[in-house]
Amino acid sequence: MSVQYKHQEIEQKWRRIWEERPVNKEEGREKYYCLDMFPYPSGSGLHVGHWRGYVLSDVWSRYKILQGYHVLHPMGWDAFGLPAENYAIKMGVHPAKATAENVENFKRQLKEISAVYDWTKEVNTTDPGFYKWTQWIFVQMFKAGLAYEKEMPINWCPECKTGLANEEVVNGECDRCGTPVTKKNLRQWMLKITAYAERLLKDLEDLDWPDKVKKMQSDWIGKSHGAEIDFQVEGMEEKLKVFTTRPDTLYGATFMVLAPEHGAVAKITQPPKKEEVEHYVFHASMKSSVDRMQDKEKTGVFTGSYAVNPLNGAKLPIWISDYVLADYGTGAIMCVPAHDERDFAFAKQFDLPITQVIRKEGAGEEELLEAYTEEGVMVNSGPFDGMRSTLAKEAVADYLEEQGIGDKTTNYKLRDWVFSRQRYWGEPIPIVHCPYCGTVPVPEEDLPVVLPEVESYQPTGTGESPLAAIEEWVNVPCPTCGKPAKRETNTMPQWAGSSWYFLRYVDVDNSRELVSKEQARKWLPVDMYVGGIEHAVLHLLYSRFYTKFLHDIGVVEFQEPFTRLFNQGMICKNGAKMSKSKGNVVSPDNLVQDYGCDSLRMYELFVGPPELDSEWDDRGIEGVYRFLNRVWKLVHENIGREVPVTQELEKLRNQLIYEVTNRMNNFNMNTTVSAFMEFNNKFLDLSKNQGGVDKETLSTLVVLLAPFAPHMAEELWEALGQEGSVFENEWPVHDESKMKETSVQMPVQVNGKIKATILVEDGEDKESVLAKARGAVEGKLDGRAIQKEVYVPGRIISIVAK
RNA sequence: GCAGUUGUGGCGGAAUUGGCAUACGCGCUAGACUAAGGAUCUAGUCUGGGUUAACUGGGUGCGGGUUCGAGUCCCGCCAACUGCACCA
Repeated sequence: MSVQYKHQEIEQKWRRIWEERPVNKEEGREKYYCLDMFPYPSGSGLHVGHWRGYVLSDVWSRYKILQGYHVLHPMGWDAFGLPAENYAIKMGVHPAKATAENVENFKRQLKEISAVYDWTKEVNTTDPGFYKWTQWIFVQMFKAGLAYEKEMPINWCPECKTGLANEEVVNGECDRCGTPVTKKNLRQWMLKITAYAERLLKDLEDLDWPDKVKKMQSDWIGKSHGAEIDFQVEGMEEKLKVFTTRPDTLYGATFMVLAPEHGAVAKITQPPKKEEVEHYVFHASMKSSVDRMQDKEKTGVFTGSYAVNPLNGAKLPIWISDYVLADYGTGAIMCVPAHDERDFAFAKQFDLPITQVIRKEGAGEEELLEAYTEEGVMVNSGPFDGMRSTLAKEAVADYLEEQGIGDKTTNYKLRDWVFSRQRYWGEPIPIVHCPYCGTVPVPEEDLPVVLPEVESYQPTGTGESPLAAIEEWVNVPCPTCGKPAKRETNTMPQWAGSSWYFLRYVDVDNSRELVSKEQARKWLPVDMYVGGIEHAVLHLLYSRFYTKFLHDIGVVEFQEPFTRLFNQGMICKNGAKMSKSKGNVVSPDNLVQDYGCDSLRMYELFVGPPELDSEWDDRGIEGVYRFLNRVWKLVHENIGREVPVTQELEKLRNQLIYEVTNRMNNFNMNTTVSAFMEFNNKFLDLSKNQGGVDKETLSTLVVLLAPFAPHMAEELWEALGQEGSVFENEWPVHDESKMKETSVQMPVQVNGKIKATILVEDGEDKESVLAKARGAVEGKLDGRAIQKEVYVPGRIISIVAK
């Protein structure tokens, strides 16, 4: 009993042994693919916040191994991206070199976690052998018509000097650096993710993902039903098409508004209004999206033209305003101020008429002080008067279709993906521009297009990437006709590699295919994906899009990449997310040294519910460290002791199995740790005050503990005289019949207050229990008569007395 | 503004989904062991009254309700966090 728990020695010992004899064995078992969101290997290294997700997924992986699965638990590097490039600009070090150093450092730190990562399957997005396939996918998309070039005003970050996808703009600011985003007219490569909008939306239903993430994605895709309606411009050939979700309000339209960028603006503007309109359009184009959002007051200008309401012939003045978005719907709207808040504000601002066409049932006519957006009864709507507005929505749309003035349609908020970046450290887009053949994809056998050496990594800011300056790289013969042509010099966004990396893990060395059918069938899709919520729309939406595309061209056989998703909460310190910039990071290094990897692993789980943010407190780790010491003590003081297996021990052992398994299956890792502590306290009590704890119970405890504290579990397994690795066991199964308590203390309530506790034997009948209960509270009834008795077996007896 | 999440001791957090509120741990208090303790062990620790007791009241952000019984369900608020933000 004098053997000390020396965590450093033990952990080194088992790490060495595992390297020679991995605990994860195939043996024809069923597969389980448990994946971490792979990190960007930054220079600053890991803190205890990073540990959390990695510990969660590792505990889960080891749990699955013990449950009999062959587990794939890989790790890799999302290594393209701005920090390495910015570092290169500052220090003149090639990003590849800095990245390699960071990867090495990260890997060393990651090994401290002692996860069951299979390092033979490591991937790195910046490795040409990897990005060959990132480029290959792009070529396939180009061939399928899903990658296309377009000159358009896109989100531009003046700080990063690059274009951004819609998803990368948060509150009008660059997701990466926080600089307000401006618009810039640029030739862009776009990916037609909108072609997958409906499938991306619909397939969310069957995913075992947090509702929050599903909702964020479906809101981002933003499907809405409505109708497109044609409005004739008075005195012109021109017709204006609008999209509305509220065809039921058509009779209430009193004006129209076009986005400043709408194609028909110049044509329909009347000569006297020309200067004013041009002025407005010019200023609207200068506004950044932040300014545009901050404008509370509506602005706008009248074009001088009128449109005709197709249902009642009313003359509707046509205005221009930047509250109408050019790239949603048709860029033009019919305005019903009575029933739309924004139109109402605009009508008040410019003193335009307001016609109510829906009224609350039973209400009379009265002036509207704000837009009435609820449902109600139709008025002032010709043949539709008296109809419920909810029905009129459909009825009016049907009528428009019959008359040939409109069509029922669907719109999505999702926009195509701006895929070009004007930076150096990314995958070159594998395209050649030929003056004769046009846009030609690089032939597959010539992939990868390797990122060339460059003198300056500095972004040019002109919309050209630094690659454009390398003449000998840019100038190539056209792959089709052989005449002089030029390479595309834009690179891909960081999301390109991460959109499909999880497929590559299963077949990392394959030089002929992205992934072989055989390996894909064996391992994919991912069964459990663990990572932060920050990728709810970006990475997770892009990955789903890529997977669906790869499914469509026959590379994989499934449509969704991640069957189950778990978002771990953040680790906070002093109320803020742990980050280097806030200066509140806690390094795992000292903690591992002082308390050991096992203690830190368990504390990462114990700190709080895994899906919620938790506040870090260094002192808390003492608790799990003491616990592990007590487990150590418990096992050692019972080794060699002849302990008879009592009913009590059997009961506790089975209860422990049940509690741990149940909590694990619900992903309640924090309370699983509590359960271990509780039972260990009970075992210690038995060990000290009664005969001890038997070997089977101790062995069971050790097996259950193995996913959490693997080093200690192995060491104790060995100390107990057991054969092989603790991970060669099967996860224990509880025996319900042995878990039962022979008797339980049950509370007795009188009028809702606990007045006594009685001891009830297992299987005791209701009458006997109630008689006991009556006896126990007899003196506390104060002469009141019992009106009602409620008996909930195993829980409570409730007596009502008056 | 809209949507979602959260609100329980000094602190992190439990509560089998309607059944003994505060498990487990941190911290704190007292004691034991000790030359010493930032180690370990023992006892205590929501709060008011009560003799340090028995006992007895209150108590899960606030106000109502349903129920024998509510941290949990319903209605109405408040606060914090997250996401979206003129998507017609």
